[in-house]
Amino acid sequence: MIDKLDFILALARERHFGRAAEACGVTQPTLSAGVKQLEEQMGVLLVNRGSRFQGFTTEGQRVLDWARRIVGDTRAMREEINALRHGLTGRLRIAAIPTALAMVAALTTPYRERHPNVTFTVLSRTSIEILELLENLEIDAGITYLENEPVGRVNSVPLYHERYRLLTSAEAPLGNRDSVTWAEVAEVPLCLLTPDMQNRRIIDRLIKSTGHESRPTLESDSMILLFSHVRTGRWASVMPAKLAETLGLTVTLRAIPIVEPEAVQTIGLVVPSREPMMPITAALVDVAKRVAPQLDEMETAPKSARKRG
Amino acid sequence: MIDKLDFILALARERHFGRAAEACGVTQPTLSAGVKQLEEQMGVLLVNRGSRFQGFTTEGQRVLDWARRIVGDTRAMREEINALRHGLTGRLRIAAIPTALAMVAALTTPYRERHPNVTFTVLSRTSIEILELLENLEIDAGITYLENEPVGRVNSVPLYHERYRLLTSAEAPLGNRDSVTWAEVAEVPLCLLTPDMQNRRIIDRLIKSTGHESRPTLESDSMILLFSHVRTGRWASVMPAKLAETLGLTVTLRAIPIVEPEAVQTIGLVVPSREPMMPITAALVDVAKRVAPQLDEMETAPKSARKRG
DNA sequence: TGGCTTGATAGATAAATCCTATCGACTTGA
DNA sequence: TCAAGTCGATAGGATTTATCTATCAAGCCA
Repeated sequence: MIDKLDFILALARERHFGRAAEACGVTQPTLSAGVKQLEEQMGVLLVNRGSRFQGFTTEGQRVLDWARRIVGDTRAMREEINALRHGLTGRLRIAAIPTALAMVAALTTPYRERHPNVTFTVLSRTSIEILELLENLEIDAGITYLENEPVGRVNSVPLYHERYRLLTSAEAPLGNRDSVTWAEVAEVPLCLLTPDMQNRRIIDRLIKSTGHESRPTLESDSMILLFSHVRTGRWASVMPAKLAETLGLTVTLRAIPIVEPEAVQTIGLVVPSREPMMPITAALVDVAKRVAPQLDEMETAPKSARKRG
Repeated sequence: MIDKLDFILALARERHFGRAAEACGVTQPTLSAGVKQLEEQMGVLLVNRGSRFQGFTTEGQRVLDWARRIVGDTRAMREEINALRHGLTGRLRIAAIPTALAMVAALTTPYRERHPNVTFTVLSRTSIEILELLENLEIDAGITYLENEPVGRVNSVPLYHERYRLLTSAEAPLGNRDSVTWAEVAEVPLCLLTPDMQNRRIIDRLIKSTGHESRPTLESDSMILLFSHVRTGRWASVMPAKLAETLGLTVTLRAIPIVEPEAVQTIGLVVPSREPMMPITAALVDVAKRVAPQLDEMETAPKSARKRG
């Protein structure tokens, strides 16, 4: 029964009988039979098919919702019982937006200290994909924007605030400034993330709010690629302060605060809003709550250091 | 898998392999094998047995909690899909405390008007039993006291307020009064419910609060039996106003308000706090919210009638 | 039309479920 | 202390279920 519900979940994310079967570790006829059996038990057609997968019926959608919950709870139960015996084990699956990837280590490191038998999978995904993965139980937690985009049935823990910096060579135009405006940033040739990333959409919105238009010279879905270009001294980019610090600044490479407006986004941990949580997830929420104050302090530290010095 | 979890649920309420098996419609060896298989999957012993059932292990308790949820959700899913196709059908299982039995009709009647294909099972149970039945998914809803006794993981809808009356013959001592005190009631030979009923415990507490002691002449777990005794004119009882009205008063049989203190208990509908509810249960909550104002109005009606007259 | 993709179907085989019958440990009462 | 009864585990066998490989039919695209 629960296996069959798992079939439905796989079918929902693969939208293809063959691939869904593969994902479940069974052959396509087995999955077909499972779905059909579920349909017989329910007395309703769940999947619209006309020689290929054509989505779920109304009833199928409802069954899908229930299946997510039931399958999720079943996994959580197994997890919990296992944790009672052997402490936390297994694999914690996290997805984070690219601009937050650098601070995932701030969570995984203390987590691993407490629970050395847990292994990690960390994926780089867009904020929208993260929510989809959470829905489909393909990840245990996400790290993404807590504002600006609707979040579904998830609980969230704020982690830190993302503030924007112009990352550029000291020799380049604006390179000698203590702060620049978004209007000024708009005039510079930039390397930015692709528009499917929320970070890019936020930057575009900020630039547009000054009456300018965002026309980046180079787009990529990889922060590493953007940074390596900026490193050459010939390119500039806009990235969160925390990320710029992590990647490392040099004498010639500067991260200049961008003002007018001084935009702030809250980044946080999101987990499925299931009660109770899987122990492996609950432990991550614990860690997140513990390190969150330090994360935001790190950001203000340079200022206070300057005051003291 | 879900069948196995159902075995665990049955075992929890029957505390006996054989009876649990019977309740599940399988033989005892089948149930034993199912439990054992679950234990192998979990890698933990769930049930303590030493030639007989000796309760659950710590892990078993946790599995039990999860099983309640998972099995409940599975049923809710079936219910919901079925309701989408054929409207509400099936059997709505309700348990009520004896003093509230008379007003169950105020719920079932409008319910049946809206959903004619739903059939009912109504049980008379103590308030404690009602909560147990709810926990074990053996009933869909309960009608019981909302105060005084801890309620578990349930949602509740207040229905009406229970006020106490001395039910006695007009010729008997106190029979000619417009109101009596609990101290006076304590002196009269009473027919009361047995002490396992919360109604009785509340009455005992009220009597004790006046410094007297509760020593009923006759105890029973049946309101009908109590009432039939009072009907003879030789006995008296204490019962909720609403129940006395339903059972019917005559010229010689009076229901006299009891004061000092004028005790009020809230009676309400309790349903499992699961989100979303089973459609059959959700419909009952709807009805309850709709009729609740009328129920309490019925009670105050005599007063306002007197004022007008 | 011919090749390709996709899901359904057929038939064989492996696996599981579930039953009856029985055993052995414990409890109880004479 | 022993006989009878209770309770859950176990054994063995019949039946059902699950799953695989192979193949088919319908739709799609060129």
